[in-house]
Amino acid sequence: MKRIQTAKDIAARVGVSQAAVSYAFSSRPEKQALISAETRERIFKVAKEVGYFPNALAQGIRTGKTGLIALWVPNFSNSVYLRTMRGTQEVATQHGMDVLVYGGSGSSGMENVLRSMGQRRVDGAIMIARPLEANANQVLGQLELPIVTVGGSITYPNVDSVLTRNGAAFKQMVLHLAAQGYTRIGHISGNLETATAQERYQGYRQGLRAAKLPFRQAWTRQGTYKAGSAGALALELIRQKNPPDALVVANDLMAIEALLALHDAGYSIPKDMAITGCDDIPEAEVVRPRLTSIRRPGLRAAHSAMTLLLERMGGYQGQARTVWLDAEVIPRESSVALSL
Amino acid sequence: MKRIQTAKDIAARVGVSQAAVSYAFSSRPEKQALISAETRERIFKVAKEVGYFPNALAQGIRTGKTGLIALWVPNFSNSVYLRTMRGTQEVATQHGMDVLVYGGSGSSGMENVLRSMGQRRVDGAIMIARPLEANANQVLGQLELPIVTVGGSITYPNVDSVLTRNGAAFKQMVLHLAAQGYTRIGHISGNLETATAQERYQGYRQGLRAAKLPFRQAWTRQGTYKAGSAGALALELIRQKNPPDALVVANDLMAIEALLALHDAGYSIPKDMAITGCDDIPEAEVVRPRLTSIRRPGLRAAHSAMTLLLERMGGYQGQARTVWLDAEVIPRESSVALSL
DNA sequence: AGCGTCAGCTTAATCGTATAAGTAAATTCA
DNA sequence: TGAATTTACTTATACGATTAAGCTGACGCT
Repeated sequence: MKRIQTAKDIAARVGVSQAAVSYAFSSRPEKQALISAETRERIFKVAKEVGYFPNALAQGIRTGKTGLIALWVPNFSNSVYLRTMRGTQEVATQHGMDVLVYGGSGSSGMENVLRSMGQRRVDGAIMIARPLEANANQVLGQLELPIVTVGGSITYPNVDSVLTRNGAAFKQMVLHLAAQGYTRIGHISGNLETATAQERYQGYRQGLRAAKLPFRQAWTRQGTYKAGSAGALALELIRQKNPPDALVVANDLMAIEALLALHDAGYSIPKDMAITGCDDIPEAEVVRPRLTSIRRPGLRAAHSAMTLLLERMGGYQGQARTVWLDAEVIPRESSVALSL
Repeated sequence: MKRIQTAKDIAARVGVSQAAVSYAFSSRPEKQALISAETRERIFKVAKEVGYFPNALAQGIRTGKTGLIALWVPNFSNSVYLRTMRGTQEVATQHGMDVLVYGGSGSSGMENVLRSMGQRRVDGAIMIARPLEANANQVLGQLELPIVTVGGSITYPNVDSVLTRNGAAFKQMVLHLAAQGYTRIGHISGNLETATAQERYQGYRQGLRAAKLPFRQAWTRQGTYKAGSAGALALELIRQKNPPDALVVANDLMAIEALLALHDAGYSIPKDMAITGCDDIPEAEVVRPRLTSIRRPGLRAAHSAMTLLLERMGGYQGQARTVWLDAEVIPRESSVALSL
């Protein structure tokens, strides 16, 4: 059983001191310069032969930096988070850092996650935004860890955030529908106790005002963001005496349910009712008619988040900052112009 | 700026030695017993106040175990891998380990990934199977790291694998179609130079033999697994003089393309042609008609992989083992019985 | 020749923990 | 009662790196 090699082993083989090996592998030019080019060559040659690279744990313990980024994802099953995960991973790799993924929630779970981030001495954390439990917040304080939240609408003191102008996007969506000739535009919201659902709802209302279209309570329903009920709500809406002719739904999951429920009930989309969603999940391209949606800038968000994080890790101590990104309406068949 | 607390700080506050703190936090009962219950109480009390937990880096460097599992995913955009990621994360968490995700490929990329896994002294690695480059294989040897590959059909010496009986599932799929009354069953394969595409193709052939149905070269086409061409291939197949009445496609991505292309060209599914896929991606439930597919046991695969890995990490030194899991046909509307 | 400078090393301290070995007091036992 | 054992610690070393400080020989300069 071949033991894992250390700097001391390499040093012995090359005939130099352990410190020389360390200097040779140093990433800082001023330290590297302390070793002659040819000695470094010899060190690298032997290192390559035996597959040596400096132990990151030992490095971390000395330097206080681990090169680790924690990424917390509320829910692995949801492909919405995939883009952010990918972006984080990419940018982290570009900066020579590695990503530790945490998932799952629950109060005790969250506390364990934060403890683990602390014990592992991660250099920073990116959290896909979610309301945190009170005790979690306290643990966060003790960690004094650079943190950036992404994609939510919740802010914390001293925690940078990358947010999406979802409200503005929903306003744009209503204007898009208005431009296509729809005039009686309804809404299925998420749970209105959450900030994101409120934001989208307000954007919808603003859109109506901007387009000078009427708002009717009867054209709106409150959903849950999750799968299960949106189909029934859509049928309720279309079966009333004076139904809406378009439906802005708070996310794609619900929008697709609504679309399929209407389709399966024999209605024609968008002729009987246009439908739009939000998140631009892969399924949106596959349903017929294709679902008009809102694309949130997952990759760009991850990039911004990493930039903020790297600045904090670089010693920036200022107040919490917020970066706003625009979301984009992706028009598809479920909202094409009415051929009057 | 509150400095991060160490065992020494806690010890000083409590009035004991640093070793006492270490023993108090030890996970091994025989070490814990070295400290009286009341002293441990006092230590924990102070630790909680200041938010102390032992530094995982220092622990790792002393014990040689990091509690880190590396997870390599070829492609973050593909939701097929999501189930395996989630499973790995869950089981790892259950065992008190954390997951380091690596992505991206390319020869130099792969070498960096393996180097990083080595430097970080991960305890084991799970790799969603992919052919590895030759040099990567060499680096793997140098690391002497417990590794398990998942979901591929490639095996390496001394590397455990969790594989799926895809061939058998494709055979079952043909039998399912036969049972529904289809008799002229065609196939769109993946790139037949890959082992998985071969396996699926062979399963399809075996299914035909088992069902005593004819095989015709003219009913088969070779695709690429990726998006882009399967739609055209499906149209080619259906437009010939004596077309197949059912089409077993090598994965859902291509199957959905085929289904949509036929649908958009005015054909009716499954009346004009039944279509089936493989992977059971979320989109399969959303297309109309819903796509019959094959569900690969992503979560169970992750569990098996972690079990194998934990055994290796526990010191098992035996030969490479292989765990075979069954995939399951999920019948949906795209292959319902012909109403003759 | 004598002295300072510098390149190119080595030596040694340090990071935060685990743990073997040592020690003093309390307890057990013959 | 005195020796042996046990309990509950402390002391000291090691893990594998970084890095400040010390050392040596070669070189340049006057």
